[in-house]
Amino acid sequence: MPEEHHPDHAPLELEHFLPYRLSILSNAVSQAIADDYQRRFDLSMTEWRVMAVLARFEGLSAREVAERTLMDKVAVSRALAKLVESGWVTRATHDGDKRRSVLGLSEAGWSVHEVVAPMARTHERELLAKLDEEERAWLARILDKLLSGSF
Amino acid sequence: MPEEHHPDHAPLELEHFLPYRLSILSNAVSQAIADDYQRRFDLSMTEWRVMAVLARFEGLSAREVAERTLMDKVAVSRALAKLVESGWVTRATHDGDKRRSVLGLSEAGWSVHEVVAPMARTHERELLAKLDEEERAWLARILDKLLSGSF
DNA sequence: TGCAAATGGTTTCATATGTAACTATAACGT
DNA sequence: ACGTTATAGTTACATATGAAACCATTTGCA
Repeated sequence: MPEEHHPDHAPLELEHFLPYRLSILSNAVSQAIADDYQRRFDLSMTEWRVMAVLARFEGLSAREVAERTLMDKVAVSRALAKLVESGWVTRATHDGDKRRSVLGLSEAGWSVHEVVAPMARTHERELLAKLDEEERAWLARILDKLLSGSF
Repeated sequence: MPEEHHPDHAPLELEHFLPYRLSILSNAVSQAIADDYQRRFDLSMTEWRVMAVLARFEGLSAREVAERTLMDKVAVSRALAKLVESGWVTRATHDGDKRRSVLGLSEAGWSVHEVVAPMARTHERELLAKLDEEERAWLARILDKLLSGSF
């Protein structure tokens, strides 16, 4: 009997259960990065994600930020409130549609970005350093597939 | 110039940033599963993880549950309060150490487990169905490496 | 036009989560 | 034995998060 057969109702072995493993890994990695910029800038993960997307796409509305970050609009609204308050994000009203905001990084926001982006990349590099070139390529391909469709 | 060079401070492209991709994938997967058993049993993810580990290891203490699930002791304490209240987990006091509890699934708890464990496995299978055999093998190997050490 | 429905965004409320303080018991060193 | 320190677990408080209600504006259409 070369293989073990687990009946469907057998106790779940969390440490071999893919969703659990993904969750542990993802939380550990994200938390390590977040701790880093939290300490330096009192910036939450959601706030940083908003800044990252505004660094790439100047002039987005809050809804567009929500789409790009896959966050819900309430989370974005709150993050923006804090970022505008901190002076890192500028908010104006859209010409011709007074409902929409027009968002962007301020000078101060850009200088925060210039510190945090490299920090984030460094963490990513450290993680990827555990893999060899071939594994990195497979991982990219596998994540593409797993993320395709639903998201 | 065959390759693009991203200066370290260039805007971060979230959709290519490994920690972000892991987070999106992990949250989507875990949430899909959790929604499922939440609806049927009003069971949170932390509560289910506690039940899963008690299904495998009868008689653990709360601290041991926390170790095995990588949850902190407060989260475990709260999950247990609700699970004992629901009648799915039994709690006794350890002979010879009145601080420790001795935990296990009740009959009702086992029957919940018998429904939820297959649900969880089904979600895992659906996720893995997006990959071929070779990719699944690489994924397992890569996660082993990424999770090794720190966790 | 003008009114119903949709959209962008904020606020409210209820729940979840993390940190630190706390209680009870046990272990350790003298 | 006895006081100090450590451990198991819970409670309290402060903050984070999500769902639904809400306000303002705009769009669609009779």
